Amino acid sequence: MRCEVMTMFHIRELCARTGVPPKTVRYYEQIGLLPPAQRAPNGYRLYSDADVERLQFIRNARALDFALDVIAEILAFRDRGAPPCQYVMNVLRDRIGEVEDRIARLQRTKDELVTLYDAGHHLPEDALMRTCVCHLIQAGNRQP
Amino acid sequence: MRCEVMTMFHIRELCARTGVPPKTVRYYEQIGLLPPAQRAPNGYRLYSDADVERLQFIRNARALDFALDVIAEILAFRDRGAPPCQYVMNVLRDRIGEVEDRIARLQRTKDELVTLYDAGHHLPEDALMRTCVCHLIQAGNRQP
DNA sequence: CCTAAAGCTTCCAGTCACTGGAAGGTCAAG
DNA sequence: CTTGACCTTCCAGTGACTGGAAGCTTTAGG
Repeated sequence: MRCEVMTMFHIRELCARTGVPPKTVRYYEQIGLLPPAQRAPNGYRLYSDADVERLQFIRNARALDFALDVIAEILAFRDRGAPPCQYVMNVLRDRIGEVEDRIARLQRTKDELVTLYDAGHHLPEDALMRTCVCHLIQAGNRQP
Repeated sequence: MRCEVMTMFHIRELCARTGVPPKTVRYYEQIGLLPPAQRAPNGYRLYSDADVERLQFIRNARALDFALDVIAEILAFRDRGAPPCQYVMNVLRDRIGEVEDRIARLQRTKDELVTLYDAGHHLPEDALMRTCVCHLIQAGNRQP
């Protein structure tokens, strides 16, 4: 049962087109990231291509690890018809810095994990009880 | 109150020695990661060097991004007097893999962010409204 | 002695971005 | 007519804390 003029579809179809789970779509509506959906007489949510576009934008921004409130800000610009570009560029700059930091920290963490793992392999079996890897963690893995 | 002349101290001191905030210490006790602390007659928590050691272990493991339930497992081994080494080694191996994955994903994310940022800088100012960075996000930046 | 402050206690609620599940309505197929 | 897959709402939980209120205790100063 589809309207011929304006092609509307159910949440299932929206999700199929965007790869976002239904639960998440309803959640986005609940927090105001998506506007309240139109409803069919039976209460089912109805969506259009515009909704697909908006949700795709959200999904792509999330894939770039943008926080939902940041995405909401950007969408608010768009909804006002204003160019959010300067804002978005600032967000991009900040995010790049943050992601670089996280990569650097994860890299240090990985190095420490590998160090511990190798140390564990060099421990004699009969010393495992005393010279346990745990004690290496215990001793502290100095962070520069 | 005469007792063993064991040097006990308040939560403040424990936190000063480990760098863990008081809130977090109480939280760890609440979820059973730390045993219920001894109490002074006035109800204040009392700690000993053993607690400092345990909390330091937790802090170091957290610095390696171990989940609290994993840390709890390791501590349970220790509390039983069993060598948790094999278990810990397995955890280490798994964690190394996970961290590598996260680094790789973050690296891809960063590359995409930088691509978008550069694209934004190459846009002519008067085209910002139409050819907005947002449209680049909109168009989809995924190509795995 | 009184007061102010800092520090301790408990408990409740909020964070972030969902996710799971229960209870119940709707719809197409067999 | 029943089955099963959808849809709806609402409530609760995740991880690892963190903030804040309300109410003790202790300590320093006037």
